[in-house]
Amino acid sequence: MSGRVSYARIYEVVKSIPEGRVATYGQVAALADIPGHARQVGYALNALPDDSGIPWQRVINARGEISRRMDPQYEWIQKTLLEEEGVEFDARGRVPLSEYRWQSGGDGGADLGDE
DNA sequence: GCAGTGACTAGTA
DNA sequence: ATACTAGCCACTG
Repeated sequence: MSGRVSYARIYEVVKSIPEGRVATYGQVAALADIPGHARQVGYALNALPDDSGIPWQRVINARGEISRRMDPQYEWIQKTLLEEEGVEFDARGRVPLSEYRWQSGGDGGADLGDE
């Protein structure tokens, strides 16, 4: 593969994000078995074609807002797509991570009850 | 192999 | 609360 990081693994994690939920780059990286490589996650999504079927719009930065891309128009696209899924933005145009942050695992949330 | 770049994050002022 | 800095590491030329 082109790089050491398995892009497929990143895409798998992003695809597993349930609708109406969002995850941070750092969270996706950790779930992709590459903790700390949040930047690489964004890079992988950048190489992702629009028709890949990957819900890249569900990935946002740790602040809960949409990261700036080369083309600012994508900001609006991502925001619209999330709203279509039921994600609500606050007056600041940010997503309340405490409410929409995806809890990995579906593990039944054994202990993620809290935050 | 070096330099520049970037859809990040955490820390500091 | 915002603004700036440094660290991070993989991809491209």
